[in-house]
Amino acid sequence: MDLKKLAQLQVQMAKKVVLRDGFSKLEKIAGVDIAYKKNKAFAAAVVLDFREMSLLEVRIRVMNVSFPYIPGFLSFREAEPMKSAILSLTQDYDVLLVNGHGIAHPRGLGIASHIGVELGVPSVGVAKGLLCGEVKEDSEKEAVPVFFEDEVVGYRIIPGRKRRPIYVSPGNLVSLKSSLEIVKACLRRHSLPEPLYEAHRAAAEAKRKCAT
DNA sequence: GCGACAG
DNA sequence: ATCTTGTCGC
Repeated sequence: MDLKKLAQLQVQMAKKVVLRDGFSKLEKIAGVDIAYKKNKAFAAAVVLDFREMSLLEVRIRVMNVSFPYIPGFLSFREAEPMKSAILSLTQDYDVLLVNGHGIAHPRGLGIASHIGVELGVPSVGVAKGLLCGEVKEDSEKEAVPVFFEDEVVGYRIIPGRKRRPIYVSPGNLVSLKSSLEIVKACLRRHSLPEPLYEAHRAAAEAKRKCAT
């Protein structure tokens, strides 16, 4: 693997990211996550009713991965399994939530943006930790901006008292403001927005039920 | 060189 | 992410 080339690819692909809302309605929202058993990836894609946050569909795809986890290059390990699970959905959806960063990335192309550009779909990234950037405030406010190279690239949200912080950033075809509002609207009884909580749970269950 | 570092 | 039991808390 040539990280220099892959980094250049990310820089080129980042130019295709659109930070304006590319969806006309928001009735159904999808989520995608992966669980691992050695080098076997269990990718789960789900679709929920946006208003009710109720589960409409769950799809699982299992495939072997060879690329290692390298901070800043997560897409080259997880994008294919995730895309495969997403493309297996029969339900349509308006926005996709991805476990990982969107534009809050060293080269502006986290996995949510990578997948959003490749599939040409509106996407938002949600991560449990920062890859780059910083929060310039220390308040306990529910949502504060994340800065990277003097630009706001996303937000840190604290989903309520006694809950873990999450970092939100636009993937593709979603504005900075919308990425924040969409994720906040998906928060219910967990630190993660419902679509990602369900995808995470489904992926873990698939791994657990796997014979091998 | 040192520390940071999504899943 | 994964390796792992019980345990503290809502």
